[in-house]
Amino acid sequence: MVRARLDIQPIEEVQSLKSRAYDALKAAISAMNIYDDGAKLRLDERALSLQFGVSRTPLREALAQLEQEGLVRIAPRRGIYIVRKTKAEILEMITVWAALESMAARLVTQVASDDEIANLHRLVDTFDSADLDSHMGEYSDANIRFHAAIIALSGCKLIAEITNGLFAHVRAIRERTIAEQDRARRSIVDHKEIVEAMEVRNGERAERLVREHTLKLRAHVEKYVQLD
Amino acid sequence: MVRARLDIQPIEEVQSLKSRAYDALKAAISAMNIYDDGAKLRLDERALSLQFGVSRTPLREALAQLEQEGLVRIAPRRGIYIVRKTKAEILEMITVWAALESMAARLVTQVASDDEIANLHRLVDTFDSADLDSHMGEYSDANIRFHAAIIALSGCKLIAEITNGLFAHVRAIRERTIAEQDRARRSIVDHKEIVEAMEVRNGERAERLVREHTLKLRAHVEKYVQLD
DNA sequence: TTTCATTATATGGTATGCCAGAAACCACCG
DNA sequence: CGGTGGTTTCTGGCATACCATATAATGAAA
Repeated sequence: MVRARLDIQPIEEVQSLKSRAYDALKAAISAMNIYDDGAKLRLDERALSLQFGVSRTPLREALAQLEQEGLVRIAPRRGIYIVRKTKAEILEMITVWAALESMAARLVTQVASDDEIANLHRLVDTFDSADLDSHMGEYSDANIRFHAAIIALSGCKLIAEITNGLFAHVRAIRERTIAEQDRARRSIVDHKEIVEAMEVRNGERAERLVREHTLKLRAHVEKYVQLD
Repeated sequence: MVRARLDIQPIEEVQSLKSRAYDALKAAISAMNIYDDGAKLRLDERALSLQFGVSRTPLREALAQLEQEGLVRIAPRRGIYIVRKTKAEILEMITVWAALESMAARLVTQVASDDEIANLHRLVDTFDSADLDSHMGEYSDANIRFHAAIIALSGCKLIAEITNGLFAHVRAIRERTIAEQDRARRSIVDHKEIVEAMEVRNGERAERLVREHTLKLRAHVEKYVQLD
């Protein structure tokens, strides 16, 4: 028998050109290596407008949002430039990250279920005894996932939102620094301790460990990464 | 003798209409009590355009930025509305505030001079033995200045920027809660301890005290403030 | 050849008009 | 009297044209 019911589909919600342009631009900027010497940092409204096939108006609104987010700088009648963060600014971002993720860790011990923390444990164990040498790329991903998971489990959407905004900037740096094996190995030890503190619901300790872990990254970047 | 030196004035930097509209709107929204029942939450592009005497274009760009900042919500073809934060969102903001200001407190113990910390001490002493009953308004201001000073002394501009963004939302709540005398009195005790920890450069303790101080506010709001 | 004033061009800022969708309104029909 | 379909109005989205200024190009004078 044929079903006479209408199979209602949600109407395809077409986003505004503004938000689509915003997403596209942000993705494009995040994808390129901003700190490469040959990077083209200049954007042109009219050229972009042609490439996207939209007028300048929605494009400008997208660019204005990116400017507020700190990804581009708009110089009146001079041009629009992708922002290269200074080393000092990167360090500040890592500091803020440390503050927020450590708070997230504390929240995890208060609101996450045992199962969720167990999942976190699995993320760490994946690379416990694996040979890092040949899987560095994967570890870099797993590392990012681990930190993202803590923030997600905290349940605090605002922390997620802010760190997500910082991520676009810090990403390039993280990739540079994680590749050093010794840091990766010590990083795994830290992660293990963090999860263990969470498992026994020791909020103070989890918070402190996450903070110290990220401040280590900060110190490392301060010492060894050259940007300006 | 007449000084022959040119008295160079900074060129009158006329901001773009967009940024002026942004400032004006933000100030207007912050000034009004969003959570009052009779509050008019609807904005109209064309009406605002007439009031400001500018066209809709720069106004729309300003509104788009305010939307990203979370102060307004733009519903396509339905209207622009000032956002009323839910209680859960306010609590998240206070949580983030606790994370950031506590980190700022730690930084203060590392980078601030003795003189600067002494100034902080003066901010607290102003209301040490004063009768709070008759100066509650002043105390509320001093309270805000104290927290702002910690963030400023940390030297971390990013923390200042983010907390400043949150301030517009939290302001209304703070004013509601600080007026209760018992909280104010205990608040002063907390502030005293915080400054003392800074004076002996005990970063861990200063950080913890600031965090606990702000989390007290969070717990208070969670228990006693009704929004939705 | 160099320098400096002038002009042309490029580029973001702004104003304006039209479009499409949503809500409000209204007339018509049962 | 109530509901239904059409029409009007309101409102934000978008495209386009023009403006003002910064920069580049040009050329004339030294």
